[in-house]
Amino acid sequence: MKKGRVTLKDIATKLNLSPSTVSRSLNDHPAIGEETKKAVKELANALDYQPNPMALGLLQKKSNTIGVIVPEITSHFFSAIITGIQDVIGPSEYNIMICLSNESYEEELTLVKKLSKMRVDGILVSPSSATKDFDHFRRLQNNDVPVVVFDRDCPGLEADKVLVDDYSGAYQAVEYLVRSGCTKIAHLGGPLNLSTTKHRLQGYLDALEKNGIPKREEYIFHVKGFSHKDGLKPARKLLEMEDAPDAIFAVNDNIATSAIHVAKKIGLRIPEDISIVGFDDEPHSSYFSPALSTVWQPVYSLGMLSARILLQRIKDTSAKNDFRLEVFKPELVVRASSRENLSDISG
Amino acid sequence: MKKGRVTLKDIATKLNLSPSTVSRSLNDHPAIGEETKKAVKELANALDYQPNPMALGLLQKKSNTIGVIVPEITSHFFSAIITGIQDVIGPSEYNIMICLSNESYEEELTLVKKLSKMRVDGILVSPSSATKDFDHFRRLQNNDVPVVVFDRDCPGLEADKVLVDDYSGAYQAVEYLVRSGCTKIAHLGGPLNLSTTKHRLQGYLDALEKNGIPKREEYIFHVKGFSHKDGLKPARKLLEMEDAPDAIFAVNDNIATSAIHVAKKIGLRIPEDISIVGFDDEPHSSYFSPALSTVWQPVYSLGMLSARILLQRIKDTSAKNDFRLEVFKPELVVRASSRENLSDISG
DNA sequence: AAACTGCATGCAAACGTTTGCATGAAAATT
DNA sequence: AATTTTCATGCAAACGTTTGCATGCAGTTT
Repeated sequence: MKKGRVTLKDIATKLNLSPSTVSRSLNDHPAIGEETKKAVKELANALDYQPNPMALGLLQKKSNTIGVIVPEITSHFFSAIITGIQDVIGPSEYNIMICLSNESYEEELTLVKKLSKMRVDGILVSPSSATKDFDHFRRLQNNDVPVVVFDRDCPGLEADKVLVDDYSGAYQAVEYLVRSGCTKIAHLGGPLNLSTTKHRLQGYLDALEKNGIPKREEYIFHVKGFSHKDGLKPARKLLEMEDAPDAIFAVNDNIATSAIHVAKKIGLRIPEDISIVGFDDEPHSSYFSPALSTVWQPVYSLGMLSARILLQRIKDTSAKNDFRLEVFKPELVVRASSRENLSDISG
Repeated sequence: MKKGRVTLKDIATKLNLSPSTVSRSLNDHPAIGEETKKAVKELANALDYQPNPMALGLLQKKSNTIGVIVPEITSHFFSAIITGIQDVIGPSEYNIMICLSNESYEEELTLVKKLSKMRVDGILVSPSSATKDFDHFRRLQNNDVPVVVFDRDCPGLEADKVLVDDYSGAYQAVEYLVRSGCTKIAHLGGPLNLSTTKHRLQGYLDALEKNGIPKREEYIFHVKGFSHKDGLKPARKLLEMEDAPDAIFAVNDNIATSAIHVAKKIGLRIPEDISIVGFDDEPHSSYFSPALSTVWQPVYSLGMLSARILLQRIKDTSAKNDFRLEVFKPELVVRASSRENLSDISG
């Protein structure tokens, strides 16, 4: 009795109709009589009929699924973006398939293959920190699968992009540090080939230069990951230098947290001896002591907009060439981990 | 030319074979000649043939997809579980569809319908805090979709379950507080109808009773959510009482963090004036000051095991009735937010 | 009465696979 | 030489939909 789900044919048989009539009834086709429609709809409801998406997908050559590739989801940053994506896609007709590349190019490649095989109708992607080549995304595009890149740029790839102005965020942070009287400002940067960390580094460098502070190579570190432990050793090296910095701009809140941790351990007062600024504004950052000064990014909106753009791109398969580029502005949030006594440098 | 993907038929035509022969060749059917096999496989490789999963799914009445329903993913807890799930399912033949219920029963219901419609082959679920009735999961089971419940129990539902011994974790934490000399131990608990928070509450109560400390109703709060801000007001109420507690056991690290925040603001010293213990051991918890004492849970393993059990259940459709119940032991991690001078209470 | 217009419905093909059964040819047995 | 066996391959149905076209039947027009 309960073998398999109820199909169009089942309904057809019970009503002495053909499957096509049942199909048309459910789709409100004008050529079907009102009574028939009503009868069909009622029975379909009673039997809890649910169209088989695979049959549909086979016929229409689409899966009604969109793929999302992110490096990881344990950080608040990506999980909040995904929440934004979900909130847009969820109510639509599409399903989401979330995939983690674990910051590995090979895994990313595998995932793209898997999603392509699945015939996803579109892809949202933030590339891994190991990805330097974007041909796998181009192959998707050649198969008419639209690609939207978010947060981490893929330079040279022609696609819709939703990014954050990391340069501006870093510039704001460092300029603030300068105005608060810091002169020896270090940078705990991230992996080298990510657009985001590159731009943060550049924002740091330009803010220094603009304010007449010479760049010091020994003040710049390229941390290899984004988690707390990745920041500990570099922070220690930095703070135990002879001529230690009086401020640190970190590539994210985790690394900034490591720096705070090390600074405290060494016996430095924050922010009197050293100012520390992070990036991301994770929810717990304001609960640290001292509360972390950081750069806020509109993560949820970023996820939502990316999803909306993809949805629109899927609907409107024309307009092949004019890709959208959306750049969100981040914002400095000053808390207790950085000095407050601003000098006027407008002159 | 590039219309649609390459199909079995395409390969068949090019090789002057029938689709069935091509299919059998690719599946290493013994009845196919070696040369034919080789020729087919080579061409399939050259054309980058990828079988259409929808055609397959239609035929075999399965989607090769498993659904995951979680209340949210912005906390480290669930995102780490999902990472564990991914690491098990990823290499398998199955795809994962992650869905967020946002702690809402209605959304959970919608998601179950959606996944059922998709013909997922199995479901991993941690119910929302608003869910009291589990018939929607039973309906899945009746459609031969195996369900594995993780972390948050569904009392009365017969299914495989992978849980954490929250009772033990809470008991450990509170007993530790007692042994360290605290006598006025409060509890910032969570929403009332979750198995996890209920068990943590019970562990708290039993640890008190066992140690001869009378329960004080005014020391017990039921916080409505799990985020920082949900804990602020209750923490303030607690700490500004006339007879304020000398220890707080919080339902999770976020709430514990709020308590620390409030305590500091009021001017209390931690742990001299008040000990605070959390639950979850989030990655940043050891970087707070004072570093948070908390109860660690094997989240990643929990995700992995849940996924493994589901996979096995899908493979082995027999053995309907003997469901597995796996309970992980959590572990108290003592850091700086709780007193250390343990007295011997063994006598 | 014959032809025509609507209208409601059914037929059959298609989407890309898999698989039981039939077919055909060559090789091995009688 | 006739039969059986073996081996390699093809045919066709099935999975659950949608959709262009054909069909049939009523009512309306000539």
